[in-house]
Amino acid sequence: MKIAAWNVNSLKVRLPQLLEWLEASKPDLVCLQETKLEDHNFPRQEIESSGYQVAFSGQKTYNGVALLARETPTDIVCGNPHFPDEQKRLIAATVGGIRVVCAYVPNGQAVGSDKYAYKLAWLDALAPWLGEQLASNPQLVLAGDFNIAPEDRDVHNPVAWADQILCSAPERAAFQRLLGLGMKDSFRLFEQPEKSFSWWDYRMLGFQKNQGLRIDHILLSEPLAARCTAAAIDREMRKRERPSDHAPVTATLDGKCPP
DNA sequence: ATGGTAGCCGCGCTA
Repeated sequence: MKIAAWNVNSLKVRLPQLLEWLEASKPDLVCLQETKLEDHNFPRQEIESSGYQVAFSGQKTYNGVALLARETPTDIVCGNPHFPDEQKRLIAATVGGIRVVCAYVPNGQAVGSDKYAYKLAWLDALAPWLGEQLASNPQLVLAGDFNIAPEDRDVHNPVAWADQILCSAPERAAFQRLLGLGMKDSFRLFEQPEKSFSWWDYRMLGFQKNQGLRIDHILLSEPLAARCTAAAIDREMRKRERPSDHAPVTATLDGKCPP
């Protein structure tokens, strides 16, 4: 079973690339962020024709999340019940016995800003809700754009980024708190190339110079981490013309169900 | 030196 997360930065613009990528990569479960579409404009037909069922929660211009799955998603929940939020950043569903949470964590703009406070509050509310999800289904995935580079090795220039947005200690502490619930960063279950990143700024030739950060993650609960056989970042889509600024990230689980 | 690009909607905001 292959799980993926991809911030597409406008599903309208990236739909042709998404359909190509689904065909080529054959993921079983996909978490999309920044769809930037109202629900009545969601390209349901096109995606269903590619063999996926969908659940989505979107809005105009900003944010928006979606789940794509080979099997039928059930028990769909939009948003965190403990954190009333106009912004469409969270959708959860159960797929083949696995509980999946697709998240688009706020960017935070700048340390100390109002948006930074909102980001930390959003993350503060995420942890207890995730704990509840974990208690009701121990097979849990949390995947998406976390807008957090967990460690210095996830940053192209840790000195320049020290204490900056995406790297500050409170953001990293919030990430560690999620791990503290028993979630594992699937990417770090395996040996990985140095300077592995998932996002590169469109400006200043960021991708060409590999000046990126690893801010997109797939976290797995322990029973799923035990089944994880591979994790990777698919840089190929970032090389395309008119790419998203994020690359898809993937985690593969073996077929066996835990006892 | 506070730049640059992309997507959105509309001439600014967010990332």
